[in-house]
Amino acid sequence: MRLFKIATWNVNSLRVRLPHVLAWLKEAKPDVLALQETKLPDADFPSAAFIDAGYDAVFSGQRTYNGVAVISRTKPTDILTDLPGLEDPQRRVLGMVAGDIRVLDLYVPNGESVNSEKYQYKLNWLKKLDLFLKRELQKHPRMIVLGDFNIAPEDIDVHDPALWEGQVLFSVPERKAFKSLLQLGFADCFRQINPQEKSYSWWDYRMNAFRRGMGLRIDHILASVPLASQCVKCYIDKSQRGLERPSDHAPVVAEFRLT
DNA sequence: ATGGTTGCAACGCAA
Repeated sequence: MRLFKIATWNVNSLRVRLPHVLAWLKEAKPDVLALQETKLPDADFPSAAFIDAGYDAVFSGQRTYNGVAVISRTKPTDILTDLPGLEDPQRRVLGMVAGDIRVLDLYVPNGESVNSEKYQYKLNWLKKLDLFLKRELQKHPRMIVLGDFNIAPEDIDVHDPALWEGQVLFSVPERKAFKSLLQLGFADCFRQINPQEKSYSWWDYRMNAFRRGMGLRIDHILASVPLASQCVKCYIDKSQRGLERPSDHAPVVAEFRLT
C-alpha cells in the first residue's frame, strides 16, 4: 500500500506565482503537481527552483499565453506534448508517466463565448482529446487526466446555474463533451468523494467574485476507473485564492492508496 | 450597467 498525492493548479503566470507554488509544495507535499497557464517560454522555466524543492519538472510553454508543466517527485518518462491529429501551436498538453501511472496535464481552451470561433476550436479540441484518451486508456489502464477543463459539469458546480445557462464554460455541448470523457472509463474524483459538496475551483477576478462566493468548479482530476476505486480523498484548497496576489484558480488535490 | 480585474507586453488581447 502506497500513498500517492496529485494536484492540479492553474497559476495564471508562473513568473508571478512561483513563490505561491513553492510555498504550497512545501506545505501540501504532493507527489505530482500539474500546472496550467505558466505563460513562460521553455528557456525561462524555473527548473532550478523546483530541483531545490526536491522535484523534477517537465514543461511545454510559450510566450504570453497558455503553457503547461508537471512537477514530480519521480523522474518523468514518456513525455508527450501534442494531441494526435491536432496541429496546434498552443501549448496545452503535457503527458508523462510517474511511477506506473500515466498522467496527462491539460489546459483545455477557454472558448471565449458560444458564438465565437474559439468555442468551435474548444469543441474540436475536446473531440480530438476524446479520441486520444480512448486509445491511450487501452495502453495505460492506470491513468490520471487533470487540469483546467474550462467546463463546469453539473448545476452543483456553478454558483448560479440559471445565470450561467447556455454560457461558455457551462453550455450543453461542453458538458456533453465532458460527460463523454467520463464514459470512456474515468471518474471525476472530486464528485466521487464529495457527491453533494458545492465547492468551486475558479472565481473571476472581477466583481469581488471570490468574496461573494461566485465561483465555478472547472478544474478537475479524472482517474481511470481502476485507479478511481483507490482514491481516498479529493478537495479544493480554497485558502490559496484568498492570499495576496492570488491566481484566479485554487489547487485541486486527490489522494490515492495504491495497491 | 455588455460593466469589472489580472497578466503580458505594448497601448490591445485573452481569460
